[in-house]
Amino acid sequence: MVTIKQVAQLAGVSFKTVARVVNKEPGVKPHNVEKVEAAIEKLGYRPNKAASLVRKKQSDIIGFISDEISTTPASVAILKGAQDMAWEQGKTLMVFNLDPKHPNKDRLYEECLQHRSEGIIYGAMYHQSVEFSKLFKTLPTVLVNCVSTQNDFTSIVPDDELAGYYVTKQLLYKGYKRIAFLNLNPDIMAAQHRQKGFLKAMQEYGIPENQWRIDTIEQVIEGRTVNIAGEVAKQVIEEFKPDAVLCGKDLAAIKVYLVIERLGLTVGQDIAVASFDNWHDIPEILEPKLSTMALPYYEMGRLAVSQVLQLIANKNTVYPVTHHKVPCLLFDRASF
Amino acid sequence: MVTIKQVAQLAGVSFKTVARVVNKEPGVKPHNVEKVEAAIEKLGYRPNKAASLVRKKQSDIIGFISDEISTTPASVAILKGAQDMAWEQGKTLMVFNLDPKHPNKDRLYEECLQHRSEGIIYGAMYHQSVEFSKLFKTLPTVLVNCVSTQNDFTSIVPDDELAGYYVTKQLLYKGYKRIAFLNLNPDIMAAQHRQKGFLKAMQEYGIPENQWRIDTIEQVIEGRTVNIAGEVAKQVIEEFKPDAVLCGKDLAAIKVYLVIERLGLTVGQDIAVASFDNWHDIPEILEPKLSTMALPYYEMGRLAVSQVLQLIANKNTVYPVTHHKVPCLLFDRASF
DNA sequence: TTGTAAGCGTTATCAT
DNA sequence: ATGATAACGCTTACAA
Repeated sequence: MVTIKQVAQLAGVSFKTVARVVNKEPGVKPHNVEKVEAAIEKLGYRPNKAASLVRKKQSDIIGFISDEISTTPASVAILKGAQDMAWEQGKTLMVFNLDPKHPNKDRLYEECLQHRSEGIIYGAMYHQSVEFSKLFKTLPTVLVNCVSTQNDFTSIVPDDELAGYYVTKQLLYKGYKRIAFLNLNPDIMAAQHRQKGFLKAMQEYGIPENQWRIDTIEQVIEGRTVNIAGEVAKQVIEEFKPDAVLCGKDLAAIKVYLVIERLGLTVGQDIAVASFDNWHDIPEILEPKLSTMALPYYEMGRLAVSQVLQLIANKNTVYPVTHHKVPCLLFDRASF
Repeated sequence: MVTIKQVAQLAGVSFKTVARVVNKEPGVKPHNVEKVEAAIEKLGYRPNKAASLVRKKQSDIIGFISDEISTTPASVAILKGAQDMAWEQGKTLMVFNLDPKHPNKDRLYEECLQHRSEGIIYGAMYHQSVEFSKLFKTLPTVLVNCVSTQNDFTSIVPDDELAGYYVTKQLLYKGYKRIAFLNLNPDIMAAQHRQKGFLKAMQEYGIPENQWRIDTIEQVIEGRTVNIAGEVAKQVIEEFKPDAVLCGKDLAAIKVYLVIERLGLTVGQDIAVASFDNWHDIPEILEPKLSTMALPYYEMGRLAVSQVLQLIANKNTVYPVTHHKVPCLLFDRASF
């Protein structure tokens, strides 16, 4: 690899002058700038970031540790958001995936430390509560899509309660009166919060208990989550005869559509359907197009980076831990 | 940050002894190993990868430049495969996303060069032909899910022709006689290759031309790809009355299912459906479960890393460029 | 078995 | 405006 000294030699100046040109420091004669730039071009010189990092203390690297996040299409957007923001701020994101077989957060954290990462973002696959070792206190650290069991890290999560509340209110506002909520696995936080929002809206509208019902579309059998949306939807629709179904995720909404079709009913006319995710092309592909609460993953990714940069900037001052709930947006299409 | 010298001082040995312990070089007295390890533990020392890189020439970093790949759920698996393989080989993947608004491959390549990346993987969103500047010749470079217009880079793509051939043969073998192929946008390579395979199978089975038909489910209007799978499927099924529909992607298969339902027919009984992708949960969620040709993204990611490592190892010897077509697997479920 | 000295490609400091 | 020299934290080579 070409070094600054070789450039200096070819340009016939000292290597410090080359450094000045490379780092755009002022005070180099235009004539020399030209010579240096020509030499750089000719030799194909690139500054060595590692060498630079050894001397100045800025690595401009942010570590991103993901609990399977990057294989979960729904939340790939977190990564993308983080990467975009990092790039805009002149930082490089170093992404590490947790091995699902041997999930060892600390090992990846060590990796980040060795690269002199300035801060860490930990992203989870779904809104949950995670336990962290004291190692995670080493660097400014922000959690996305999860909170720590001790609540002792800055965290960024979707505002699931508000989302549940909002979409339910919209349904009620539009005149639906018998709503079935086909919720996710009740063990996960998202499900709990959405349910809270759902109930709040019900209460606010004074809907009696026999006019709504909540079921779960996921069953955990031996640690594996099994989707039973189809069966549940069929049973609920036949027995309870709702005029609207609120579905825990778009993927399950596909099943609900299919079930409704099969019962000879029409989505949007006979039964309204609403959902959570706004996952990629799915809402647009369904007919009628699915109205769904978008999870703000991309924005959460961006916010994570801006938060971690803030923590880095205020490293020495003790800062109260903040928790951010990012609002979800309703994509109002044609299913209710 | 703690340095090797501080550790040495606390342990009461020379910094070289600490280096030996850190790098697991043999020939240090057990007693001293203990002392050093205690000091490392106490001070929380981590070796500085940047400093090490400055001296030895190995960065152990592989650059991964992605053309929107990491936002495309279907091919997130490429990244995951690459990352897994890289990790297994003791390498770190540095991932960069192309900005869709200002896609500048060269700038990201520069970034990789500055980090002294040892090789580059360029991943595309879908199987296509891409043009590269001479800059890409700087480092050992492997293309995934695309080929270069000049065919001058090692490339890894799915064997779309074989996939099209194989799934068609399976359909024919199972006795279907009137097959409608609802293909992707004919401009993309995947569509062209699959069509070739489709036709080959047809010919092999001696199916007359009026017993099959090919339509496209994507229209490019002003540069934007519009999905018209629903309309096309409806028309084709009503007019052509196929006994099997081969669909360009799982997402479109959802629409095909819906259309078939609506016509009062049953997937798997009245009309078989086959597809390409095996995208995440979709095939499992449909009823009957969708039989689909899985695109081998994960494997392609792994292969990309192993290929680039091979190129790096044989850097000095001139090597003929190789093109890898990775076979696709049929996930045989219940839709045909 | 352990330590010393030089060197990697930068940046920082200070002198010219 | 330019350059010499030291320093960063590590690895390499060699000496003790």
